[in-house]
Amino acid sequence: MAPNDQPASSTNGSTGTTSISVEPTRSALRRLLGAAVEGSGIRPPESAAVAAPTVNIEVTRPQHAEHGDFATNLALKLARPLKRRPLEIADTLAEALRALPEAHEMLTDVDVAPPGFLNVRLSAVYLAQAVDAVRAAGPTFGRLRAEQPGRLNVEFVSANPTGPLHIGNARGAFVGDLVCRILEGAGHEVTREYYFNDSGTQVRMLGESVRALRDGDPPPKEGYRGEYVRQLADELPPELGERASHPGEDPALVLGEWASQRIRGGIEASLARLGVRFDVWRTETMIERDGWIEQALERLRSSGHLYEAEGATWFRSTAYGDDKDRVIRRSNGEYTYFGKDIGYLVEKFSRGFDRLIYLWGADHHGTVARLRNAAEAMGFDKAAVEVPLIAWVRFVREGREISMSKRAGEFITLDELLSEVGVDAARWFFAARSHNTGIDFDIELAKRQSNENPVYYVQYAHARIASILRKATEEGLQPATSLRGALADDTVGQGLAKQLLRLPEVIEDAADARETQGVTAYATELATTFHAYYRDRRVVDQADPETSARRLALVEATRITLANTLGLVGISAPEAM
RNA sequence: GUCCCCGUAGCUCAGUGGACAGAGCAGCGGUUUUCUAAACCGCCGGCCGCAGGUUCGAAUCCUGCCGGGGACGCCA
Repeated sequence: MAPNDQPASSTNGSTGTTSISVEPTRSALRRLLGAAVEGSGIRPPESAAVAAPTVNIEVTRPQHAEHGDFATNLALKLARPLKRRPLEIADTLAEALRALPEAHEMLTDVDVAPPGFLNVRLSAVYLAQAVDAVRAAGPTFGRLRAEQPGRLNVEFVSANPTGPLHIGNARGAFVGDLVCRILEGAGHEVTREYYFNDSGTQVRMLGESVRALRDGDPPPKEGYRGEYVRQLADELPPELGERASHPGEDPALVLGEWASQRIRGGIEASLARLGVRFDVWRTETMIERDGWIEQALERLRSSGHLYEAEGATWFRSTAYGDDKDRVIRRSNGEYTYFGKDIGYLVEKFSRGFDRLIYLWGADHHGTVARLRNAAEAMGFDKAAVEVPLIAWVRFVREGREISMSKRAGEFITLDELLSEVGVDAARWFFAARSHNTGIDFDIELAKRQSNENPVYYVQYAHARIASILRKATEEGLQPATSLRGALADDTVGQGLAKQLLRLPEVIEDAADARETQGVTAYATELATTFHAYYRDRRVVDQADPETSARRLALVEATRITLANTLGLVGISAPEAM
């Protein structure tokens, strides 16, 4: 699964794991439409507005079956620049499209519909070939070769090591993992990164809290409480306690560093339990120790965005529309959080990423513009710094909001949530919702509804297919090696085949939007389509082994597609339920 | 006060420039001697917060208002 470090060779020699044998249908149509525009001669030679029609061609799946399998609004878009009636353009395009041999094979219908849509329908021959290709691709079906593959750095969770992960961190962890999976599926090379804020007042406060508990002192006013602090105090090795009380040592810091190391181990274990993996762990201390903040300061200084005042070092953020300038190094010599952020940003870019994605909580939105502006001031491409914000989750139990405070020790840990709700259901819950809208998570409701949860609906479809395939083997039936023309008279089978072919499109759209809910919506629709197929077509049928073999092939392709879709959101695809 | 996000079916949420607005759950009614009924079929349910505007076309873009949440430190 490791991303391929080799640059793609110019020939078709893909190296092993990632290969696609078929061009995604929508991409093929875009290409054909581009050719049709060329072939029709409707494009005015001097018009810059439509100079690159291949870029602007939108191909969509219409909502209504009578509008075909795919539609394009190309004629409507061209009407204005060409100063011609949309229907006229659509007619010309349709004719040019029909004239292309490849389109002739792929499409049965090319229709024009008012006010100027072009609707096309896929041929049974094309669909049968495509299903064969799905089976040939197996686990790699759906994976794309990105148009512009990037080396992407995705930083997420990054919760402070001052307490275990709690349910407030759940959304960021899942969404981050999901976005990474989808970006990988779209052909990008993704580095998953966690940033530990392991220095400063919070860690010291943690150490002080542990020390107080150990010594039976009252905990500091702003200190951390909770069971885990008690546990840390109990587990404190005596020799460490001695070292902490040595003259010249800062006991709060010594104990705090030890405690945060312990907590960090727990965080990593929790994440592993979620199925969330990280490639790189960075800490604030590393960024500061290795001089990255100085490099950031130097970059700002040389571009004239830095100045000293009142004993502090400032970033002239007002040059970018901020309402006031921001401190990078405080008058006491310590760096601000912002200072560390920009040092870290320089460090990340130094590793050769061409895009940095930060998944931050919505409460950080005030600092987004500042970070991106600083990137620009330091000579980086501001557009390469993306910060999708993860909105709040209100956790509710039987209608009452659960209030949480790490310091007060009142929270539900992530591990507790998972033992109540289950990792697949929790993943689905977050995957199915837009990350930038606030949501309610009613734990009781989630438990109670778990049997009706759509995730089980989709998993059930997969298990059902697995059962069918087992049954077929028992009865000595094998999937056909190729579907060939087998779908010609089978509209139900065609419908299922069309559904399978959506996966690459779904991945492409999800990756572009850095969103995941399209994937779960697709998974549900695919499962629904399969269940309908199951109702209408008998698959295992010894009376007609030939038909049975073809249907088994289609169903096997469906199983592959379902499994790949679930894998994209990190959810298991069970063989039996 | 300034800025950001959100407002879609009873509930939880998709859809963010296309052709009659969707799903799950909840509610009502039906389907099994046949490959998994964790399934399938039907019904009920919406001035897409409100008002203007842009567009051939707006839930989607712009402006204003109303309602909810959040952010505005030499905190992290």
